[in-house]
Amino acid sequence: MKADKSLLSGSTTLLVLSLLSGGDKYGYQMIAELEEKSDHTFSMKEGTLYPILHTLEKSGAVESYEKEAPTGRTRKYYHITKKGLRLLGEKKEEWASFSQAVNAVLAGSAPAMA
Amino acid sequence: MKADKSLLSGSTTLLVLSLLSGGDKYGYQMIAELEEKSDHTFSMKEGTLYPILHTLEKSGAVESYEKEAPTGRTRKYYHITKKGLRLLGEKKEEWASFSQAVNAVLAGSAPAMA
DNA sequence: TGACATACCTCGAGTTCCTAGGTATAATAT
DNA sequence: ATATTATACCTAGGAACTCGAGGTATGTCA
Repeated sequence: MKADKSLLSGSTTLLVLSLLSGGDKYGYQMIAELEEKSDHTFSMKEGTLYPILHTLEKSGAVESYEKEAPTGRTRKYYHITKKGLRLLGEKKEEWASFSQAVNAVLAGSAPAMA
Repeated sequence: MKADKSLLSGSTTLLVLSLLSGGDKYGYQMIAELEEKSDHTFSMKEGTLYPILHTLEKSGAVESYEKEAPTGRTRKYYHITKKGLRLLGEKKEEWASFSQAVNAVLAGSAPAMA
């Protein structure tokens, strides 16, 4: 992560679920899309993503299936479930109130720098 | 932390420095102000705050001094240094790009819920 | 045939936060 | 007077999370 990696903490699940709400995707693809959509601010590592996907699957938030790519390779696609969509909704609200709270604290501090 | 505690990661230093940029403060006071300014979204724990203050002091971002309160108790006040202000500036930029990136990913996903 | 990109996975180390405990003093209640 | 609560500081150990580094396997391209 370029922007202090520790900021990422806690938002990874939100980001993954958000990506999957836009359609089924496989792991490697999610990493690339995150990097692209965030304009290279995020670069989630495989060692981070795969365990998250496995946890989400165990909890029923996503489901996986294998599918052969045009190239002939087998990819593991993930699909977000209704439960996952509910979870996404909650995480979005958490993020909204969290970022709002941070901005509120920042607003009360020294004048914003250029 | 009410909003998924793990979201806090990485933003604690930013929040503390931001508070101190508004004037010298002591630990207990910072916890109360954070809770108030964030409208009870944050409730930073002592076990989190004090080690952070010690680390910031070791790195020269803040300085501390003891001062007797009107009540007669001794309080340990922290003052942000020039180095600390620089650090605050960096952290603010990190936060700005991070939150922007998250919102960019969210924007590309399912329609925002109410 | 060898090198590289794709695609998946796991383990262990490092970081960060919190719980739970401790110490001490001032204010308040009994 | 004494007990309880609030203030105010601190630390150690555990839990959670991310990442680096490594492993496996297949497809592409020189």
